[in-house]
Amino acid sequence: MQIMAHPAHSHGQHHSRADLAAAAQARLKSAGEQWTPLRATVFAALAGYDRPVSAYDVTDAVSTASGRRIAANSVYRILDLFVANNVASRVESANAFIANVHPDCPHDCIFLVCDRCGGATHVDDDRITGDVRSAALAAGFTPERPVIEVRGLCANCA
Amino acid sequence: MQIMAHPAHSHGQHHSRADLAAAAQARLKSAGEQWTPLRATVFAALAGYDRPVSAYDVTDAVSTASGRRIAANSVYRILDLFVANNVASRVESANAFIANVHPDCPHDCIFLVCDRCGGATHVDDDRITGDVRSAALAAGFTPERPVIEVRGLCANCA
DNA sequence: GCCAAGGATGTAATAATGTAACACCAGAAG
DNA sequence: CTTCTGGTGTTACATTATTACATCCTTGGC
Repeated sequence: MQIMAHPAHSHGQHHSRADLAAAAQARLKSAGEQWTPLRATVFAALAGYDRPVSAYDVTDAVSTASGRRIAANSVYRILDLFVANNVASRVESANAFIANVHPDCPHDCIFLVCDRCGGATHVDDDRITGDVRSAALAAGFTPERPVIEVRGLCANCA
Repeated sequence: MQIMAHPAHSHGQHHSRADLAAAAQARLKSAGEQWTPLRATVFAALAGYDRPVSAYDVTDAVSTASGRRIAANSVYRILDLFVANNVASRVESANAFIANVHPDCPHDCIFLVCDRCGGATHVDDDRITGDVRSAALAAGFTPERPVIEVRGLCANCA
């Protein structure tokens, strides 16, 4: 059974950290959402990590960055907004969040989450994710948000 | 793009509730694990639901069934054991557990979880789950436990 | 029988994650 | 100026999960 990477689409370039924020901002704005200072700070904090982080980690980072205590629930509100607008993803198996590398081009992600180091890499394969959605539809289910993650060991930790 | 159900394997019959416990017991025993009264009670409680339930719901059910207070952590220990031995699954996107309908035949599950009623149906499609594992391998990742779930609306709630 | 060893469970405390209710404030709309 | 709305602050709380250690019970060896 040969399985090869299926790029299946060529999405916009991955963004450098700097203009990733700009892309996120554009995405939110075009969805009619505001890009407030707090949201910018939360996004910057999230994008500062290259692995999924808990909402509380983000909360601490944001609190430090802004020099005052930000409440967890404010951060949750914003993270949820980010997830709803494809600017971040929630990694369900880790109860954690990670910035989306290409907010421009909406599609389902596959996350490979290392049980040892906690890192996650994300794989795009629209054929697989499409098949998952199709399987749901075939079962009479209306898919909204596929959650496709693999727990295991990354190349470094294996 | 035609997508059809891919039974891809014919696993043993689904068990009636009664002998599902027997199958679970056999599975654990063959893995060198004990089938204790508490484990039996936890399994019965879990199998008494047709949807994913939280560890605390199970804890309450087990406490009621056994007439004494069982601590959450005892239940977590057992649920984790069940998951590790394919006797139950953890539904990550719901922080919940559900009994495995066919403990005999180990394979990855796809869960369709309704955002409205909280119910979950499980789909077996070894081609899709195999593709997910293969995609991980292709990325240099060693897959241990795929998490494939779809949030959305079930046929009744759509 | 007695004793050690290991596995299972009990107990208590606490950590980590997530949500609800309501107050307040600032900017846009009228 | 008033009103309305969305965003944030504040507090409290609910839910989910783990850690550390004690106890108990079985099993196997002596």
